[in-house]
Amino acid sequence: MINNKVKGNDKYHRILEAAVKVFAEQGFYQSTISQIAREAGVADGTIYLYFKNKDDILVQFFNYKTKQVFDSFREEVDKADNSFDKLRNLIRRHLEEFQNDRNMAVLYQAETHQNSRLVEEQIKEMSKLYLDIVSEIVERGQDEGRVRKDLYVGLVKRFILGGVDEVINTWLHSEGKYDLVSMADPLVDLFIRGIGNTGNIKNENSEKNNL
Amino acid sequence: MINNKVKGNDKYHRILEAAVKVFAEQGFYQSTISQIAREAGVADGTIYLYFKNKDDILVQFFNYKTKQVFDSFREEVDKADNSFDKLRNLIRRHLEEFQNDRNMAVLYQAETHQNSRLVEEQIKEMSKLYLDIVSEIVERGQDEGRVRKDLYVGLVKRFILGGVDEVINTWLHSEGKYDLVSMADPLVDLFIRGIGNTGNIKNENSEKNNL
Amino acid sequence: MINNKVKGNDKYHRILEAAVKVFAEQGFYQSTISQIAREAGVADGTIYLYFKNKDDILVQFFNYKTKQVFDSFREEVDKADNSFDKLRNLIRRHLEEFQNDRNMAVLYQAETHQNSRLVEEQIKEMSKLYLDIVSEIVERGQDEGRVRKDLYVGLVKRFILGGVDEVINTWLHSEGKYDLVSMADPLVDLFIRGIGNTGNIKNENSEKNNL
Amino acid sequence: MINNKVKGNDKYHRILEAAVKVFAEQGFYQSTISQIAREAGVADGTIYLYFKNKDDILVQFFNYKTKQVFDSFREEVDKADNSFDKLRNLIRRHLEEFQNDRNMAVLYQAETHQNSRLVEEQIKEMSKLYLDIVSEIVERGQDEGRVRKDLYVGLVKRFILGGVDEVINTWLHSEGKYDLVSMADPLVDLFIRGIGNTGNIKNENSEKNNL
DNA sequence: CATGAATGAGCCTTCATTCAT
DNA sequence: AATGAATGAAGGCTCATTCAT
Repeated sequence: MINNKVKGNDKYHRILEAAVKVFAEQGFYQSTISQIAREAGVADGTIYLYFKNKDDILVQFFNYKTKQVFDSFREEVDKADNSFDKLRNLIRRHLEEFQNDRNMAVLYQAETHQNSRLVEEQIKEMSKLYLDIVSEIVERGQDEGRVRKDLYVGLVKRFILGGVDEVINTWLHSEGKYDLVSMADPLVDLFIRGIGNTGNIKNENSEKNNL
Repeated sequence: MINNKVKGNDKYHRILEAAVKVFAEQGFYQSTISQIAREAGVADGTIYLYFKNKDDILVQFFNYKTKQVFDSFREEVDKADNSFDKLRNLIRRHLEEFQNDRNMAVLYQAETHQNSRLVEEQIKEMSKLYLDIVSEIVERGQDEGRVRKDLYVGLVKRFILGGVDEVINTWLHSEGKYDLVSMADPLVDLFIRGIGNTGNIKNENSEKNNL
Repeated sequence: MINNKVKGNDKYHRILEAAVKVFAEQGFYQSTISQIAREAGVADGTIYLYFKNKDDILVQFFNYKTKQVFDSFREEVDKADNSFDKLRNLIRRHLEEFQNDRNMAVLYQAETHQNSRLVEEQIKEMSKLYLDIVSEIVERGQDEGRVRKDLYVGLVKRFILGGVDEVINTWLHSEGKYDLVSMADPLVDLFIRGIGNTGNIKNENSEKNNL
Repeated sequence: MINNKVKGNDKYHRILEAAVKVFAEQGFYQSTISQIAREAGVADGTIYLYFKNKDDILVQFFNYKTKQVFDSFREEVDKADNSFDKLRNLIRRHLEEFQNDRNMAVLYQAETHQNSRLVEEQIKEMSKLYLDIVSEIVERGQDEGRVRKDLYVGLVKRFILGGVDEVINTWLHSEGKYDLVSMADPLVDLFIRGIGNTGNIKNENSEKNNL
């Protein structure tokens, strides 16, 4: 009854953006419908024409944003033709998207690290999507001979997602003054080579080409 | 004004534990003072004899827990006498502590990834303490020739903390059925060697034994 | 200002019927303009072209229905030529009308037994009309020698209206599965003879003729 | 969790009385918690220490009042030793109770004649209790030979309850200036003798004896 | 005439905090 | 120190009514 043609509506997105901004600034539970309404320039009641309730705003945001972001990830991954470049592209795009939509970044960080999550489903799905992409890349890398074969992939993907997340989190809490995307290449380097000093460093070249 | 001799009190810790349990289960804002009081077996009003307000419970928890955990970290790091073993010990102990106190783990994850943090100060301090330990280890590793010298240490420490955090987060959301500590060695292996296949895999036999 | 030629309108009556249905099902205050509009197949705003406000729907319903029903009552009473038959006809028609328009019956029962009535005027008028008819019948009965002269007519009419109302109310709350009209004759018998056993029961015949 | 020892509490009854007063004056849905709180001289929130929600106030009122009133009815019925006297006692006490607690009378009238009743259960139970008492009296009357045997008792009891209800309802809407209880005897007379003029008025004596 | 999106006043309910006992 | 009844501010949500189209 609610989402008729509404999604294409200007007001729908205005409210969504306003809500995300307010949520990002104050946290979901500290935010009030009135604040969101004011930010969106509508009346309180108007929000309920587009959203079932307060929770629903968050749910719909994740629904809408997830698709958008993942299409972007997938596109970027497909552009490259070897595993390392795919990984590099994924992570660069990841950082780009989160840098470009800071509010989403904040919400995402908060929600994914909550125990009682309002958007459990979406988070689970997003997380799986992401980890699947990484798994795919890692496995392809193993086929290519670029990635070690003695790896527990279930751990590797978390290791990578964790590194990216933490870099984003740090950026968010540093008032986001520096360029997040510039972290991509050094980070990928760490994922690939680790911190250990092997002595013979030939595999560095691939990265230089991508800068 | 409140914390005179009170901290040694039995009731103080009962409330603290109760609060952490409730917060971990439901989230800070979904938890009520009444629930905490019931869980602790005291009256609502009693809580205000030991804590200034609801926020203060969280603050005091982090104060009290931080020291305890970091002493434990420090002790473990000091036990080892080379950088890699120090890193391994740190991470193993980190996972142990979080596995042993699941409620703390939940709270820690939630609070560190929030934008408007009630315990900003403590979180910042904890984070700094942790990152300092890692920096110290990395730098020592560089001196020892075990760690690459071409690294941006500010990134490396986030890369490591991120990996550990994500592994913990995954464990928390998987209902915590498997043994978190067993992740320590493979994870350290990833930090040290990365995922890249250098061809000559002489270093680090130790990890294979742990898989 | 509104009711110009509007009353002859199809939409006016559609809304009225829809409203009465919704009111009867859920009660006046539990019903919303939206529900009525949906039931009537019009837009919410359209209702305000025909009715001043929500209350006005109820008021206009009683206005319109009262006349209709009372004309019917009067007609039926006039058909008979002695007091007992007039009473019997009145009550039978009363039960018929309420059985045929269950929604009206529900609304009537609810509104007449409310303290703060939205349709005070109409209810008072209806009530008076009804009681006047009964008074008239009773007085005529006294003239005919069929009705006791030692009666307080103000009480008698209530006694009769009350009996009828209660029978209707019971029917309404019993899901209305049985035939309400069949209650008319036994009820009239009770009004006329009471429950007392006089020993010599000659006057029963009148009822038999009417079955 | 709520009704601990609370029912014996002063405040519990103060709120109940206040609520009933407000409900009686304005109707349930027009009444606000704030009005009730003000009338009771407590804070809004206090009401929720004693009642689950607004509806619950009504429910608890009927629970509490029903028992009280019916004990009173039963007691009065048992005092008399023949059916007619029992009926007279019941009705007199009925009118007395409702005259003495006008607010209850208003609520009772409103709720019993509603379609969607908040206190369906209680109303059904009260109604049944009342009708059972009347049935019992009528059947006893038949055994005694005072009451006609050719009666449909299911109708008789409604006929009686309806008459009483209507007399009460009229009294309520007449601002309750006259003495309701004085209606008892004439009403019982009507129930027993009806309005019909049997010609041989010997049976009138029975009433005189009972006055 | 008709629509239905928009409004915002108003109400129920929760819950952190206080304080008399 | 401990209690828990009482408070009342605050917020989510509903819905009668309006008005631009």
